[in-house]
Amino acid sequence: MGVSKTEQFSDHQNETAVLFKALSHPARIAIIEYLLKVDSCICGDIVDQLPLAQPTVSQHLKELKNAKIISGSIEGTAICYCLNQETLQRFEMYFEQIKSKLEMKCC
Amino acid sequence: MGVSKTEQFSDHQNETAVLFKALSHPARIAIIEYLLKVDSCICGDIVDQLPLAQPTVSQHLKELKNAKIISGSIEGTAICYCLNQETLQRFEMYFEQIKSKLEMKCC
DNA sequence: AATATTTATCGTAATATTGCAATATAATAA
DNA sequence: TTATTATATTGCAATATTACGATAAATATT
Repeated sequence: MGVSKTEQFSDHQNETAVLFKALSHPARIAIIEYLLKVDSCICGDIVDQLPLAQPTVSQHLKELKNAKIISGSIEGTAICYCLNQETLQRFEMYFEQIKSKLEMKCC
Repeated sequence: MGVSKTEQFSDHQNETAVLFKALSHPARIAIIEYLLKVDSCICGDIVDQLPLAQPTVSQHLKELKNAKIISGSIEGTAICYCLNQETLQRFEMYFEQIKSKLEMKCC
């Protein structure tokens, strides 16, 4: 974040920004959409689905895990990744709240 | 975005990531929440509301404008900023869609 | 135990973001 | 015209992100 001034903002504002940052890369959007597309959680083949090297994908998965957008559980040799419904619902609620506030405005 | 590989992802994935990136900084969240808090659009006093210098705020406003999250119209010496309802609705729809897809899943 | 398979971590180069001082631009007021 | 006021742009230093080769760690298979 450069010479960041996060301490000048509220916890809520920082947490919100961190959540959105987790979604601010096309590879992470692609991971989410792949998890949505397949019928269940995915064990193993995420790396094959992305045009990036394995360490890079691992890094993106870590960021999504840190943001609690996905969760991974060990499944034998592989790791099984799932979308975290609760976190995704928080996003939806955030925009619902914005919408209801916006409806009372001039423009 | 580092040595980015955006061209490897779909237009949709890149556009989605760009939209979220616009929300990935606490200052920009603060700007949005300030515009929500006040009853109407805001002419002028955004800089005073943030713990950042005027050029920095101007830069953040520019990013929000580029993402079409806010729009600014000239109002005498000042510029009047408004939230863009349409773009915010796109965010909400994105998560609604995710939610409906998630409801059919195992975890 | 040795090997294979899968995912994570480290180190580092390339690039992007952040923040601000200095300055420019634009509109109004005197 | 000359201030004055408000916002934008430029240039640059500090820091963050991205990507990946090399390597480690963990587990399963032989």
